[in-house]
Amino acid sequence: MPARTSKEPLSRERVLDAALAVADLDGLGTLTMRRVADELDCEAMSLYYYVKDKAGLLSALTALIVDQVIAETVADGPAEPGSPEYGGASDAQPTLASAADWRETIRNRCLGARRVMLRHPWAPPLVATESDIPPRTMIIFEALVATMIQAGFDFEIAHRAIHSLGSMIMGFTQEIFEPGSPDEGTTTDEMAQLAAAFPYLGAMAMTQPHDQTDSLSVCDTKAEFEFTLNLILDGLEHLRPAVDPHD
Amino acid sequence: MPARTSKEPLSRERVLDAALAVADLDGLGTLTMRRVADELDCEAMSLYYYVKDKAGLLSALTALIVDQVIAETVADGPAEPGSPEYGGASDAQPTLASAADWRETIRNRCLGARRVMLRHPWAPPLVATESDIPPRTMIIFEALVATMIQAGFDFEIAHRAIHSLGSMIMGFTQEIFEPGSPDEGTTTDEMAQLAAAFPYLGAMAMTQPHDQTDSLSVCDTKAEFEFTLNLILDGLEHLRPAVDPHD
DNA sequence: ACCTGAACACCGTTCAAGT
DNA sequence: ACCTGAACACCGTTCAAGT
Repeated sequence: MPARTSKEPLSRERVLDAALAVADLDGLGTLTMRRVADELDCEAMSLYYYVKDKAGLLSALTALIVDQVIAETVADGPAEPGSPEYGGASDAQPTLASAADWRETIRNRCLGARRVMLRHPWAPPLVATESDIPPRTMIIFEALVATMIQAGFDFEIAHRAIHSLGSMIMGFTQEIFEPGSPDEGTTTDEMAQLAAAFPYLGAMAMTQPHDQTDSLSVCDTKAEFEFTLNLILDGLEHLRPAVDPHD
Repeated sequence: MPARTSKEPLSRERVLDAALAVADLDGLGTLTMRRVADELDCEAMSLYYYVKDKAGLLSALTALIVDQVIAETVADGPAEPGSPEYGGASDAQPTLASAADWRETIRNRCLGARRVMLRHPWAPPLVATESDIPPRTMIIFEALVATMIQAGFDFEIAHRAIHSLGSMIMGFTQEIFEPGSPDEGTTTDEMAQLAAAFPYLGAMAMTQPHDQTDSLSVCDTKAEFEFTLNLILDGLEHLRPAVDPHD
């Protein structure tokens, strides 16, 4: 007879879902074993039946993020021959993006990865410090390299593209450039001092349209992400050897 | 009469130096108030005389990192008119990099910032999650915007360049792409399975020269950083309007 | 002014014990 | 098999008290 009658039984999945919910709600800082247990209406020690320890929990969370990235990027990508959506309506060759399509394909995958990071802002710092990267991560890299090789790139550039795009996606987490929002009474005198000390930043703030008038947050994060992404993709395209058109 | 006779007296600077030493030695994970106190041969509560709380300590560490970046990037840059090194030996116009120099100037600054991050690998995740960015950070951005405007860029592109370069520097922390180093007995059979599942990654691993034969760490991090940096700088240069040569 | 002892709430984790 | 109580070492932090 199982313990915990009249309560929904625990499971590894329920534990991980609860941990993810806590992180999404209040960040990694409040993610404690006891807090997760509270969420599940059980004791903290019960979690150790489903995860090795807290590091194991965080590893599992990392794996969840990787799975979400896969779902947002390569899951809806080229279908396997034999699968239902193979030879679907929209495209003639779903398994092989034409060389010209590589840019759009990879661009969409990067935007997909970014969507995941925006849903889980705690993820980039976690994944970055996580030592135990799940093997499934390879699926993402494989798709990226495949697309690039098929588009005519060599392996060296494909390898470097992984690092370029990966570090950009991971780096676009926190908004830099928001040093101490001057909400608590910034006098116009202080503003003038700042403008004198940083004339170029001051001029930039004047030039850019800002949503909140007093803040320096002139940042449209999505536009800035796409700007950098395009910069990298343009640079890669420039390094791409010409490919036989009959390919 | 001061307490702590016969012991070197504490100070905010000593506390911060000790905290930095602990982080450099064993990472942020082991940075506890008690550990820092041990390093200083005092009690944990003594630290609260010099820092508000642990968050305050971490804020101060962030400020130290920012100062190091400033020292490695803009401190040795254009001298102020009137300062001793103004009109020094090497360059005719130290305060105004010529338009053609913008690339090398910014490139060197990015490499300087990266040197700081390599010395303190715990810094990027800390700075990224730090909510209390020190005002001196503006000095770095001001220098970047100044250089770009003087080179003929407009403010919008200068603004986006901050985000492009900043996120790249922050993102190039952790080496992605090292999923579970197969040190503990990877059979050739498993290797073959991996190669079958990830043919492109397998082919890439064959192509690239690897230092350790069994690992996938074909990564020359510095080369990859410079590759991405050049990609971004090339892209920016491409967006730069022509500038009067007499400028 | 500068430092500490005692105390509290909280954390991760083990382990024997319950059902 | 699944869950928990008791216990331990550790953490951040306060506060009254020492010099």
